[in-house]
Amino acid sequence: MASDNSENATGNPGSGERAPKRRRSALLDSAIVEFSTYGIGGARVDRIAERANTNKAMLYHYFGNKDDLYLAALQDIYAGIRGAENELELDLSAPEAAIRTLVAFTFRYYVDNPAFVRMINTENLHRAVHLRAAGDMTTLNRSILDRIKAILDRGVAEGIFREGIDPLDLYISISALGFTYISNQHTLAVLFGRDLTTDEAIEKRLETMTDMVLRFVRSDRHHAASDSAR
Amino acid sequence: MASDNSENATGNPGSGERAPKRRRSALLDSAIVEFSTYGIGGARVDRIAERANTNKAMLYHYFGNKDDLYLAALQDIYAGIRGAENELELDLSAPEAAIRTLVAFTFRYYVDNPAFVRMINTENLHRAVHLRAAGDMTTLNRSILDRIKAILDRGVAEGIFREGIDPLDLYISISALGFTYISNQHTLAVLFGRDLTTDEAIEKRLETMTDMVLRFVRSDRHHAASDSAR
Amino acid sequence: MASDNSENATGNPGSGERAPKRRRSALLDSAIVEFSTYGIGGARVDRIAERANTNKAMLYHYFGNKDDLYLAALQDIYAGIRGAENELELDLSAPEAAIRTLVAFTFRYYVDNPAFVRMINTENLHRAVHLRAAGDMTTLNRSILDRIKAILDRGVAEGIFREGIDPLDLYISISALGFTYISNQHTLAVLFGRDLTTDEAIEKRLETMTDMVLRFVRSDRHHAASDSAR
Amino acid sequence: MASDNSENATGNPGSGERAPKRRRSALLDSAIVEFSTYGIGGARVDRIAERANTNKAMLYHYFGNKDDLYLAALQDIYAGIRGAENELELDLSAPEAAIRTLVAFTFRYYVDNPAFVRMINTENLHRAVHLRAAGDMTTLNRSILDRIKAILDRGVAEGIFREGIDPLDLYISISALGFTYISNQHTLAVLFGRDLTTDEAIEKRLETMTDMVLRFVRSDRHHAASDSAR
DNA sequence: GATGAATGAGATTTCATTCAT
DNA sequence: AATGAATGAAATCTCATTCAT
Repeated sequence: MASDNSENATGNPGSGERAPKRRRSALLDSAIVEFSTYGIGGARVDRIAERANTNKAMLYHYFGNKDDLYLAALQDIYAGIRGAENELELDLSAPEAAIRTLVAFTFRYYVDNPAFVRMINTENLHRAVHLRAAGDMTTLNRSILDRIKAILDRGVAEGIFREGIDPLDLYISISALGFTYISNQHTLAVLFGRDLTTDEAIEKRLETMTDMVLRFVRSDRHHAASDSAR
Repeated sequence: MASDNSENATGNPGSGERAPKRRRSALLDSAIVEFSTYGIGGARVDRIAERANTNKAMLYHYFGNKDDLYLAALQDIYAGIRGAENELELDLSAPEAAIRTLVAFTFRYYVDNPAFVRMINTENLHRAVHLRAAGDMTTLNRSILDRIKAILDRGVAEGIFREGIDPLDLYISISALGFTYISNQHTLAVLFGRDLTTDEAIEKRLETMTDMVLRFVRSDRHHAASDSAR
Repeated sequence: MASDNSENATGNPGSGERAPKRRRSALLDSAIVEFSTYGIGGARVDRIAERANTNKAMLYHYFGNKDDLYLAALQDIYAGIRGAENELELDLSAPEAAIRTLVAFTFRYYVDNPAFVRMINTENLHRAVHLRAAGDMTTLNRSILDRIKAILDRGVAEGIFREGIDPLDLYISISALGFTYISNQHTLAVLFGRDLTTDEAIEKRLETMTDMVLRFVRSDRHHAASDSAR
Repeated sequence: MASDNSENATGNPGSGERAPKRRRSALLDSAIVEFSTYGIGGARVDRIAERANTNKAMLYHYFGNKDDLYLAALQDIYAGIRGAENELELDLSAPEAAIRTLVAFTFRYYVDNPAFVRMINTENLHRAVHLRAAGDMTTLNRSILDRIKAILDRGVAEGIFREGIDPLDLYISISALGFTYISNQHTLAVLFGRDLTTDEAIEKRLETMTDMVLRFVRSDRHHAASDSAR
């Protein structure tokens, strides 16, 4: 990541700075804010430069053009979650706890990184043409599937999980339960008149998600185990 | 809906037609395709007019400006799912079957109406400002929550469903499991190298979703019931 | 041609005109002036629009982009000389007179149409990439070679011209003797301190050219014929 | 000349060199290639520096600005032909042979130095403003006219050349017959579908030029002399 | 109603030149 | 001397909207 994905992170001490890496990184941060706020078509190169306390020519100097800058921003976003996932510790000796940890991590990442959610949506609106063109992405995401598989296998071996669950399918379910909640929060709020982003609502949602995923993976014999104990 | 949400629907016989409703409707269809493909900032008024076999002056005549046209397209999209939901029959006397029907309907609607999914995402990228400004949306969506509540109540009364499940929370879960699957299909395909939209993959996904939702709502005593029987 | 190649021709009655062909034609005339004055890289789209009493957007509306406008200007320039050549009458029954007419026509065309000369030079600086890309040019220029061949054949039949002269080679010589004189007039004037474009100098040059070409084509027996009788 | 006009000459051993004259000369060579390829408006300062394996600051250090660099390049180009002409030996005791030598030298210089031809054209497109501003050019080119005059005078004295031929007019003719052939080779090739730059075509053209010039200068009595004997 | 031209504001991109190190 | 970053002015091009017919 440039340095940090949060919506308005720049962290540079002043506007007269000179360190080239700083400049590039400030532009990238600014681009993430801009693209995730307005989409590709709606993003303004002027605003990106201004927010990074530099000028358009610098932006073109470092990134070539608007589209390439968008791609760089997208890759930075993905580098962010990849890095966070890699730091995530999942204790295989306790499969249920590992699932809980994974669900919580995933949801909280979406909650804490709305720019991530918006960039993914933006890229999907564009049918992932940029991501596809960037190549080399498939390998990066093997690791999370491998780890889910390991958890499932261990759970099955211990007799507490069902057999036959596809790791990717499960990953999509875990992701989906939190992603749409964050991604669609605005239309849902209008349509149903409820704010979904209060701390209380977020915690409630995490409970539901965890409950749902665990009930899904558990073997029928072990179904009675309590879920609300957290 | 204008007439139909499918990606390239127009269905008008020729360019020399006279029915004004046809023109309006063709413009609306075209706008839905355009906005759902490029977002608001990326949408082009020229393309919308051209795809509707008319000219920009007509578009401005009927809809005032680009933003109002977007709003009309968004409302049309919501009218579409509202109409479909109203026609959906849920048999209260069989709560599990009703849940199955609801899950299947919801998912298939997303599968069959990608423009719907894209418009929702676009509107959320804009923080639902247009939808909020349009007002009067809350009432429209009470009905689906009421019906879910009725199903849950009946299931609890019959002893087959758990108590304490929030209808909106459940609705969001049902929606989410399918919405993200469709919405994020392009990035997921690139990241994991698997096409999620084959008929087989879609049916598999529906099974997972149904299984997950039913396991979530069932009371623990009734948990052993088979889910794969469809 | 748009209407006329002369350096500042527009000929439109006022700036508030509406006829679309006029606009296009005014833009083309303006483009010819601009490109022949500044070259492709030095030409300014703003100036072209302003000189045509319109705005840049119209220019892009009609011609797509700067390069395509340049190509249109180039084709217009070639259409101009092609049209003039087609109207040129060469009396085959008097081969020497026909050569005289051809030489005079060619030189006077360069003298009267400096924009033509400059455009040809500009296109050659670009290695004729635009002309080559435009295609279909070869056929257009067969006619002048055919006519030169007819003149030469007749002169040979009459015993007054030599055999074995290549029509294209002769055409290039006729063209060259006048083209460089006009094309390089500015550097020649600086280097040798003589203005080559006075009426007197032009007439003198035409005499030299005619003399040189006729002495080249005449059979040796008929060499004594006077050339200065005009 | 800086060192050599050939299109891609640099000849410096590496980027870490120290000789300042080398740097200046490499920049000048690069500038000639650039200006003769793209014209003044189309030339890019970045490309000039890059091709000279240095950076823009050096360019500005040595030459001040783009326009001054262009002037330096132009002067270098003229210095090149001036030097070559000075080394050219014309045997006055054989006027016909001297003319042959002059014609051949002139043509071959154009053939071997396309950058020269292109720079002359570029400067003429700019109406020779730079050359005029550079001053002091007239004197430099007296010598070639003086030598032509000497040849003509000797030929007249020997009775083999006509009287009354203007040396500058003759020089322009000699130059023109070869200059346009090289200068306009690209458009001519497109328009007439023939490659004019094969070795064979070049030799043929030189024959034509020599023939034409000699027939022009010869007195009528001596006209029967063979020209093709080379 | 219907059409294509017209427009001005603003978008992206380029480039000669200068600066800090 | 040498380098890469930095900049502002200006270039090309786009687009929502309006106008004339």
